[in-house]
Amino acid sequence: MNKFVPAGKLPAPNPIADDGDELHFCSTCAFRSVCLPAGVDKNALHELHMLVEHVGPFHAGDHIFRNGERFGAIYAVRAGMVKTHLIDDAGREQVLGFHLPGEIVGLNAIHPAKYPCDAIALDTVYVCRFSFPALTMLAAKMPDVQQQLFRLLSADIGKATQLVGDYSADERLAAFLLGLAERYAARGYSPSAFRLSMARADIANYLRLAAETVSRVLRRFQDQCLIRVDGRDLELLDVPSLRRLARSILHN
Amino acid sequence: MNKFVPAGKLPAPNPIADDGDELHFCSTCAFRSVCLPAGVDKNALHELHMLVEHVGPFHAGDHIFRNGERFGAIYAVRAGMVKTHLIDDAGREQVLGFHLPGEIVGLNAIHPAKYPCDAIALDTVYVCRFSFPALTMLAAKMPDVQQQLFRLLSADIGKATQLVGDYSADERLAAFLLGLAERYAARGYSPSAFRLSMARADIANYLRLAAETVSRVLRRFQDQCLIRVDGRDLELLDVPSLRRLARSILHN
DNA sequence: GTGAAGGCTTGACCTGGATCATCGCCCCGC
DNA sequence: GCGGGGCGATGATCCAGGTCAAGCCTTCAC
Repeated sequence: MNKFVPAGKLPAPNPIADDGDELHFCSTCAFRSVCLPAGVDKNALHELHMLVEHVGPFHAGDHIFRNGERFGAIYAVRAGMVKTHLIDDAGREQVLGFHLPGEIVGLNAIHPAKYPCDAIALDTVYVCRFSFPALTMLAAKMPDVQQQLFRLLSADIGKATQLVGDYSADERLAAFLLGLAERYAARGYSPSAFRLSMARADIANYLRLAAETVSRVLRRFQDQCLIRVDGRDLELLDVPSLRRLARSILHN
Repeated sequence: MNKFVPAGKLPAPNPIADDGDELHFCSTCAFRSVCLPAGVDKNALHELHMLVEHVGPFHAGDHIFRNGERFGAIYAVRAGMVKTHLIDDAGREQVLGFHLPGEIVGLNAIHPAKYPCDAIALDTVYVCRFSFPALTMLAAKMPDVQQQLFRLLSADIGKATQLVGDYSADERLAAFLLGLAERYAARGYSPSAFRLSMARADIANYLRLAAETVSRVLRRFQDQCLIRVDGRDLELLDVPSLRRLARSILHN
């Protein structure tokens, strides 16, 4: 079922940027604030658009990049959901994150100069590829781009810190669901009903729980009328209560 | 005992950069690669030195910055050890990290534009204060500085990711001790014998364990001749075995 | 010195969530 | 329709590490 794409042989870049969803995507992308605002130097903006390569489609299970590959670019998810993970030498998986449209993947590769994890499509995925050397050159010329890169990197530190901490299964799941809702909302989707593109086991792994625990807690949340679950479709029914549960993780 | 320094009233910057340890410090600082190498544009280098303010001393318990304060600068630890932590609304502490001389604190504040944690001296601490607006302006002119900032930020993402994961108490402690050893080594100190400036409770909190567990594991490590502990003085006796224990966290 | 307080260790016990095992459901190929 | 495989749910059991409770040692104030 997984359409395997060998590392280093990405699907051909699509030179035609306009896939019909261009405008919507760009308006929700992490770079919107540097791409869209009027008043930005036109040449620099042109250059930013020039250095973007549209890549895809990837299908469920395909790798966007692989652990150990030389770092050369960061990716903005354009459509679909991307999971980043790591397989340790004992074969245990370690899910690092899920990335929605508009979010950036690969920032953690700058320092080691190679990708420190795999990025995998969970469904049909399109991405924008930003060559990092080109991006840094542009950043030196365009303060907004530099600033945005610093912000994106800094935000990722905060995000990585989030789940560090000994939180209960309830706290973790509540925070996870609210976090997804908020990110969907920020990208223009419904914040109260969405689809979990990832398997229970992935959620569990990401939250450092057992898959069974995720099942049980979701069940209980449903019994408590906090959510409604139907397979991978999810509806948030009582956001205030969820927020109360997640308070100590989201700290606000 | 804690010499309390009110937030916003830092000890006066020391305009005289040379405190006798200048050369050693700079040669181990996170910015050494942009400060020291010959061939760097002399004016820019001069500017980097110009925008550094030497601040200190701070005494055990003093805050270098506080959660919620407006972000304006990042800090390089010059001497002593700094702890970053967060107090959640339930009053529970959350230790985010320990910072040795040469390491940078405050990078996670760029995005939210305010410090998302407290930075606290664990002993007598001196820091270099880098105004961030000034630093970004310099970075735009000086590619090495920009590059180094990107690397530092990216490295922090990796570091924050490290302890996420359900590792055993043994794995966590082994990785913690080896990590400290490696960082001390990188800064020119002994990698096999050093002092833990932080309390057991801080270590425990950082590793998401109970203080009692830290005590017990350290005791066991000592019984197994992996380390020698005497209060806060520590000696690594069997690095290979520790490395084997920590393998899955350090993944190499 | 003496007392108080904080930090560290150790033992006894408890529990949240992991693990193991089973089962049902749904989707897909044929 | 039938069989198989992957995913999710649920019950039974187990255990790593948390919690509670002393007790000791060091430091510091006076």
